[in-house]
Amino acid sequence: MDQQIFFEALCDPIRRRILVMLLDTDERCVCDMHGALDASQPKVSRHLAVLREAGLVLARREGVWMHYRIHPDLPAWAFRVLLHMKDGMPPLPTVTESTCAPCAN
Amino acid sequence: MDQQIFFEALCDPIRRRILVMLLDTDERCVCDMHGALDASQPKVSRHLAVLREAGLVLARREGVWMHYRIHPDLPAWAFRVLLHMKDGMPPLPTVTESTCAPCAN
DNA sequence: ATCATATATTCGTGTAAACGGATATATATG
DNA sequence: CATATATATCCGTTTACACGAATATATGAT
Repeated sequence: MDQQIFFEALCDPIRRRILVMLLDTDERCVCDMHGALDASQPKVSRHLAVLREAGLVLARREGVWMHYRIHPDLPAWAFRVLLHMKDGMPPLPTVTESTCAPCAN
Repeated sequence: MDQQIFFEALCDPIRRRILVMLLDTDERCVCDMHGALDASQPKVSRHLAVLREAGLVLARREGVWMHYRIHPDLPAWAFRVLLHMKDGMPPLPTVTESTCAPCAN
C-alpha cells in the first residue's frame, strides 16, 4: 500500500463517504451508493475506480451488479486511518441500509 | 477541524514528513526541517504555511527562529490519523535530533 | 438478435495546487 | 543606519485532477 496513493484517495469527499459506507456495511453495490450519495453514476464509478486502483476496495461481480467492499488485505495502519476518519466525519445523512431493491439481500 | 482541509494537507509527501518529524520531537525550527528534508527553504516554508492555515501545526517565534509543533488542540481522531500515518510511513532517513546548531537546545 | 439495465470509460474543459526563482519581511548585531 | 540571517510571500508556469456529457461494455431477459 503506497502511502502517497492512499492519501490522495482520501482527498476527495465522495471517496471518503464511499469508504465510510463500506466500513458501516461490509458490501455495497454501485447503484445503492450513487443513490445514497446523491451523485451521478459515472461520477461514483470513476471514484470507485480510483479506490480500486489504489487497492483500497475490492470489487465482486454478481450478475449485472458490482459489489464493493473494503480491501481485506489493507494494512493495519491504513484500516485504522479509515476508522478514525469515520470518527471525524461530519454527521451527514449516513445511510446504513441499502436503498437498492434488486441487490439488497 | 475541517476534514476536507485536513486530508488535503496530508496529500503532500513533504507535509507528511514534516508532521512525522513533529510527532517524533515536540518542536522543530524551519532551518532544521528544510535541512533534514533536503528541500529548499521557500518550499518548506510554503508547506508549513499550509499546515498552519489548516490548523495542524502551531508556530512560535523565538528571535529569528520559528518553532513549529503539532497543534495541541488537534481533535483526537485527527491526531490518531497522524500516528497511524507515521506507522505506515516508508523508512526514510528520519532525523530525530535537530541538525540545526543555533536553535538546538 | 434485440432490448433494457448496471456499470465503466473516454473526451474536452476548467480549476487548483505545486514548483523554481526572485523578492520581501523580520529580527538581531555592529 | 547598514548588514546578515531566518523565514515568508509573490509571480508566472506547468501539471494533475475533477467534472459533465456522451459513449462504451457487460450481463440478463425476451
